[in-house]
Amino acid sequence: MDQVEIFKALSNKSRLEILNWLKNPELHFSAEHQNSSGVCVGIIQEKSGLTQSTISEYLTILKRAGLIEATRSGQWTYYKRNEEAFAALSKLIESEI
Amino acid sequence: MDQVEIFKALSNKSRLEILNWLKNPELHFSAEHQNSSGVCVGIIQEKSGLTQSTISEYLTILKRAGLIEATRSGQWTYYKRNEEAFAALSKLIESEI
DNA sequence: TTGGGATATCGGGATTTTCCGATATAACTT
DNA sequence: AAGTTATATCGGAAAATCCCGATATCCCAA
Repeated sequence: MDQVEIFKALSNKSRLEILNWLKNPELHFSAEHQNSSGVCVGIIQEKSGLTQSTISEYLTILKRAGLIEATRSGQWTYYKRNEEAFAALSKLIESEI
Repeated sequence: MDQVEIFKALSNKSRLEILNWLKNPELHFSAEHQNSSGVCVGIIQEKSGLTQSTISEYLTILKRAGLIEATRSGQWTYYKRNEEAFAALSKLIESEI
């Protein structure tokens, strides 16, 4: 758990927005673009207004920080939050940092 | 409470180290360089190994993010943690982000 | 087996961050 | 008033980040 890497991943308005969308995917994305593994990249990109390459990079940053997980299924990659990571981060800030 | 500003402030190893020292100042600094208002800049600088200007800047960044508070006393500025900010951040991550 | 769709990676210009030395300011001392 | 000490601010070189367009890869369908 690299603290600096996590905080850097969170230091961006667009990435915070993505995390917020992924908190309640059914509220923000149509059912056809999500499943139990998460939400596909394309629909996140479309909602964000940023380019495909940027969103792909941002998802990679969030994933490397451990905040989200990826599942490949056919030509799609589905991303969802890793809630354990957020719980751990909350505890870390509460008692360690 | 600007989330991005807070996470940026936390996205640096030296600043995290300072926050850690300020969590238990009596453990990390001699009594003569601290009081109830916190720890003075010079002793933080000395311990960090960074230059005076850098530490002053870093303390300003942490202060602008609301994570620490400054108290001027004579020619010294004492800095201490704002624990309410950390508690609020922990809750924010636990339930909002 | 080839074409198209979804995602990842590459290369880069613009901006921000990192950390420094030099300088300014403010308060204390003599 | 002049010198000293503590801290803040300024200017800048190097590195990192932001976000893009172009290209590569991977998978499916015809």
